[in-house]
Amino acid sequence: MEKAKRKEREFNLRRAEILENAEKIFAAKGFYNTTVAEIAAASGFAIGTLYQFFAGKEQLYTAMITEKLTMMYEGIREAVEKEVGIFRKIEILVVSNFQFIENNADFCSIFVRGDHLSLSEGSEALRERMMRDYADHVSFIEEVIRDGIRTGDLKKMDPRMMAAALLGIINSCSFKWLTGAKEGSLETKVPFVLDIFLEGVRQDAH
Amino acid sequence: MEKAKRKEREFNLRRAEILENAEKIFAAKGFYNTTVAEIAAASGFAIGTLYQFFAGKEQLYTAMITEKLTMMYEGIREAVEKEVGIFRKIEILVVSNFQFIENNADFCSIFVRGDHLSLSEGSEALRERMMRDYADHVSFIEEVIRDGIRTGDLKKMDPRMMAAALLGIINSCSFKWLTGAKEGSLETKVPFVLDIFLEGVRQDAH
DNA sequence: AAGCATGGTGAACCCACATTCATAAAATGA
DNA sequence: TCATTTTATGAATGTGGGTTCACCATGCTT
Repeated sequence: MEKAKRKEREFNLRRAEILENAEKIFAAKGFYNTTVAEIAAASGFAIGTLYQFFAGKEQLYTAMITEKLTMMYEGIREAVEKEVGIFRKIEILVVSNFQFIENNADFCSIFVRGDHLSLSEGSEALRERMMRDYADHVSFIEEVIRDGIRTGDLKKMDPRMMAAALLGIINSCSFKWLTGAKEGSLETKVPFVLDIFLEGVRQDAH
Repeated sequence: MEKAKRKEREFNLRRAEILENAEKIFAAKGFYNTTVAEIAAASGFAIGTLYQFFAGKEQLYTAMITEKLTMMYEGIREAVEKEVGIFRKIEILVVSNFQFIENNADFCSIFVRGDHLSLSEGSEALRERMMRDYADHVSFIEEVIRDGIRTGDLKKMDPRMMAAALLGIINSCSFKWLTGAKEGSLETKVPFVLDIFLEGVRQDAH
């Protein structure tokens, strides 16, 4: 009896499809200016049907965000862990981060809009979840950096600050790209990011 | 006849008072979860009275944000312009930025929430205004950095990227402080920020 | 003091949605 | 094919909260 299996597969496919369509609309108009009716129309379902997949608008939104963010963090982590050597790891961190942003510009522009954090009281579950995931990600980078310090490749500074700084540079460039013309590839910025982070901007006296 | 003058002063005082109270509530609950009635109650006016000062909830919000941001940018600019020498300028930039954040933690947490960018279609005036102001600020820093390159104190890199990187580091630290325990002064981080930005994190071979 | 004007008030209005649920359609299986 | 369960539908419902406006109150002028 394969029925249950097939049912479930179909359910998940439809769910994913809704999520995908919702993502585009949320990205374009923000959470509060997107109606459930729009999402339903975009995914070819009736309004009521959405409620078979998600308990409500906010749950749909939350699912969309957390699932995709998890994807991103996991992707970056895997890529970094594959590499050997602190400098390679840092490079791959930047590269894979930029790649995700380029490949998911719509999704990322939700964060440029920024309404992910302005949900109602009830759902600050999402805020907390995201904060935790972000903190975990910082910790991961911190650990990588700590290794670099141990091997003597990096300066002995507060590794958490260093991780924050690196992410700050990455985010700042991503923001610039997302809000700008999006022309050219973000990846061309990798050398700049690495150079600034590793060597700083001061000209050596000669 | 000083009546008109006094009236205007009073009008502006009340307006400012409303803005101040609104700021606290918006910071705590976000735009969409704050009601006009709450703001009215907090500032001791009736609901209808608010509409004599602001055309609507969104206009009130917009005024609050833009006026305070302008203050911040102007404050930083002035402080930096007073200084002489690229390294002093950069240091003061970081310091005055951190100072503003410490002194206006409530206000800044609005940006951590992030709903400033999720207003309705009509009011993407605010979004544009903020983007422009931010871009202007980046340009200002870029100019400072360009000078530093001209004098040979800084490396010959894309000054816009360098400005973005510096702001990224500053923002990242600010974010960490705002979302964290807010314990200790942000200003203690100034040396770290300067060191990372100017010298990078790589340990010199010796 | 008696009009006149300006500012203040908040209950009532109104509308935009999220959510529901009675009904219809489709799928299942005997 | 028909009975039954499962899934889809979207009009109707309910609510929250921004905005309005008819009505006071306070001050100003004559």
